[in-house]
Amino acid sequence: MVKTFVTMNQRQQEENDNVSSEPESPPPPPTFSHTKLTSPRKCSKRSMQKRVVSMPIKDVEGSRLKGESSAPPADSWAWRKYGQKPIKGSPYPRGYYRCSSSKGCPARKQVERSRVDPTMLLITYSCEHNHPWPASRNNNSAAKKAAAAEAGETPSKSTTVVKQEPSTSQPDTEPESGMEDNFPGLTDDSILTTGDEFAWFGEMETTSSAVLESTLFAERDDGEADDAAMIFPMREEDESLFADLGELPECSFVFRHQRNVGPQVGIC
DNA sequence: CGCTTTTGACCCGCGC
DNA sequence: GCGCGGGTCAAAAGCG
Repeated sequence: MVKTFVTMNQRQQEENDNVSSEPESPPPPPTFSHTKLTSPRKCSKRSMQKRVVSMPIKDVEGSRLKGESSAPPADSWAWRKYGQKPIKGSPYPRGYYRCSSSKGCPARKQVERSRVDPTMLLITYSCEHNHPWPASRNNNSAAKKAAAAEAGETPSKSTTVVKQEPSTSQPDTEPESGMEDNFPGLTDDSILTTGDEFAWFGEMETTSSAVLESTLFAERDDGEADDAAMIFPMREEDESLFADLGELPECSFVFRHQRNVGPQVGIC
C-alpha cells in the first residue's frame, strides 16, 4: 500500500481551491501549540493541520458494501454530516462531517469530489491535538454513503491524498505534553510514522484500497520535507512539473509513487 | 424514538 | 469598511 500523496494536478487544484491546508499562510512554526483556539469556529486555518485523502469513489463504495460485516471499512469512525456547501469554482458540493464516535469529539472531515479527477474523492480530515480518539466503531457507513452519493457512480483509479489538521487548542501547554496521550498521532515525532500511532489513519490505510497519505510535515523545522522530496528520484518530465513548485511551502514534500500518476506532492 | 441528513441562515476570516 | 467565500449552526424532515 502506498502512502500519502497528492498528484500534481490535485495539488494545483488544491492551491486554486484553497483545499490545501494553508496555502495562504507562511510556513507554520515548528510546533503545534501557538495559536489560542477557543472553539472550532475560531480555529484559524493556519493553526490547523490537515490530512487529505484522495480516495477513489469505487473504494468508498466498496468499503461501504462490505464494510461493517466482514472487513473493516476504510474509515472506522462514525461521522455525522452537519453541512454541505457548494464550493466556488467546483461543480461538486463539499460535505462537512463531524465525528460522532464519541461525545465531544472534535474531529471533522470534509468530503468533496475532485475537480481534476471526478472519480476521486478528496477527504480532508481535521482534528484537535488533544482530541482523545475514540476506539473504532466501524460505524461510518452513513458518511461513506453520503460521500459516495456526492461522488456519484463512477469508476476509479488510484491516488490518495491525505491532509490532516490538528488545531492548536492547548496553547498553554508544551506541544508534547499530554498530546501524545490524547492524540498520539499528531506529535511531531510520530507525524512521520503513520500507522501504529496514528491508529485511526492507520486503520484506514490497512482496511481500504485507498492510498493513505503521510502526514504533512508542516510543523517540522529540520528540513524533513526536503529529504522526503529526495526519496524518490524524479524523471525529467516530473521535474518539469515541479518547476512550478517554487512557491511550495517549506513544509511541502514531493513524492512519486505511481507510474501513471506522476509526481506526488504532500502539502502541509 | 433516536439518530442522521438536509438546507437555509448565520458567523467569521480574509482580500480588496 | 465591505463583500465574498468557507465553515458551522440549528430546525425540520426522513429513516430504521
